Amino acid sequence: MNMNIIEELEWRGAINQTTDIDDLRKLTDDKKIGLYCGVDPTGDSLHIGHLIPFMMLKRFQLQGHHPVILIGGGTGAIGDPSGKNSERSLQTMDQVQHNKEALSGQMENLFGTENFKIVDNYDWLSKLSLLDFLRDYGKLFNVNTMLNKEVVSSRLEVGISFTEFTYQILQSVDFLHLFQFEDVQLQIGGADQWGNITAGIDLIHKIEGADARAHALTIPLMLKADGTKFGKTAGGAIWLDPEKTSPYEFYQFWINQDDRDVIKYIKYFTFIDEAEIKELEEKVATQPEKREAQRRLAEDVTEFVHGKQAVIEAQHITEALFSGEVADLTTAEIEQGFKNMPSMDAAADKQNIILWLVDETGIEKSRRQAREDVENGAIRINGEKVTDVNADVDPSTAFDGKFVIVRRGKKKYFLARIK
RNA sequence: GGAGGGGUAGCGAAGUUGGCUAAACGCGGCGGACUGUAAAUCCGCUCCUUCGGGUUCGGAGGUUCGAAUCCUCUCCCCUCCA
Repeated sequence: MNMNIIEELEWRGAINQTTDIDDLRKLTDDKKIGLYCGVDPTGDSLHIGHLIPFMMLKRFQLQGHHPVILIGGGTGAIGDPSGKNSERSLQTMDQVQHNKEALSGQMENLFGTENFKIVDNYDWLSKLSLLDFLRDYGKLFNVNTMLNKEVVSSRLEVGISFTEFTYQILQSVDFLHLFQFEDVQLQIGGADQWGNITAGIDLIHKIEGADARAHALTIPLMLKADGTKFGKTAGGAIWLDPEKTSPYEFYQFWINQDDRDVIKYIKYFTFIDEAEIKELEEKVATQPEKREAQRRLAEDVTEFVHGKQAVIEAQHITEALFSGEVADLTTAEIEQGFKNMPSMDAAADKQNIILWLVDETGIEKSRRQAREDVENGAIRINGEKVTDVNADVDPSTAFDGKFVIVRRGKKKYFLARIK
C-alpha cells in the first residue's frame, strides 16, 4: 500500500487531534521522520492499553519511519497528573529500574531492534540541575498557560502538588531533547496528552525558532460500545506478559469483542488491509454469528504479540475448552489454558464427587451448592457430564493422573492438579 | 459535651403492635433455556447441614414458652447544636 501514513491513520480512525495536518502529511511524504511516545515505568509488564500508542508507532515503522519509545525513568519518578484525579504515590528508583528493564524486553519483541530505539529520560533529566532547569526552561513557561491546561485545571479543586504541576515542563524538555538529538518531529499520545505535547511544541518553537517543525498527534479515547473502558475485564488488565495473561486468554479477550466494536478494533489493532476489512465488515453485518471478524482480530493481534505458534495453540485450546472435548489437550496446553483459571491441588484418591468438589478442591463452597449443580447437570469431569451425586471422582483415569479438569456451567473451568 | 437518626444476609433495602420471617424486594453472584463463547430475554438457586436439624439480623447480657423485633449495658456510623 502506498497510502501516506497520515492518510492511512485517518481511515483507520486512529487520529483524534493533530497539529497542522497538512504539514504533517507533507513532512511524512518528504522524509522518514522520527517520532516518539512516552511510557511510564509504573509496572513490570505492558498491557493492551500500551498497545494503543504502540500500534501507531508500528505503522510508522512499517513505512520506514523511526519510532522511539521514551521510558519515563525520570518522569516516572514524578508522576503524570493526566487522567488522574488524585496525587500519585512515588515509586522507588529501584522499582523504576526493574520495570524499565522488563518493559524494554517486551517492546523489543514488538518492534525488533532495527530502526527502533528505546530511550530513558532519566539520562538527561537527571543531569539537569535545579538552577539550570529554572533558568533554561522555567523562564519559558507561563504559569497562567500551565494552569489553563486541562490536566492541571481539573485538579485545582482537589489540589495538585508542585511536583506534578511541573510534569508538563519535564515532558516538554523530553520532546525538545528528542527533537534536538534524535531527529524526532512528532509526539504521539492519548487524547489526554494533548496539553503536554503542545507544551513541548511551544518550548521547541521558543528555543529552535517558530519554523521548527514539531508536531502532535493524539489518539482517540478507546471506548467500548457499552461505554466502559477498553482493555479491562472482570479479571483485570490484559497483559502482554504471557506469564500474567496466557496467549490463550489473550486470544480469548479479542475473540470476545462486541460486534459493534470489532471493526473499529480491527482497523486499529491489526495490519489487515482495507479491502479485507471491508469484507469483514460486510460479514459482521450479514453473518454476525460466524464472528469471522472477531476471529481475525484475535488471530492477528495474538500473532503480533505472541507469535504464530501461540495462535495455533490458543486456537487448539479454544476448540477443546468450548467443545468440552478436553481429553486430547497436551500437558503444556492445559498449563497454558488454565494459567489464570482457578486451579488447586488435590489428592490422588478416588472419592465421592460432592465431597471432592467441596472439601478436596474447594470448587464448590457448600455441599448444598455442589448437589444443586451436579443435579442440574452443570458439572463435567474431564469432559464427561456427571449428574449422580453418589458418583466418584477418580483422578487416575485421565491425563496420566496429573490433572482433573472440572467444568461448571458452560464455560467455567477449574483445574485440579493431582499430587 | 448536648439533641436526634442509624447499624439486617456480598451490596442496597424492608421488617421493630414479639410467634405465620432463615428473614420481603432490588442488585450482584451461580446454574439452566435460548444463542454466536454476543446482546437482550426467560426460568431456577443464592447461611450451613450427616436433610433430623443447626447457627444468624453491630457486640454482651436480660425478659419470655418464643425476640431482628421488648429491656439493660456496650461498640461503631451519620446529622444537628456547642
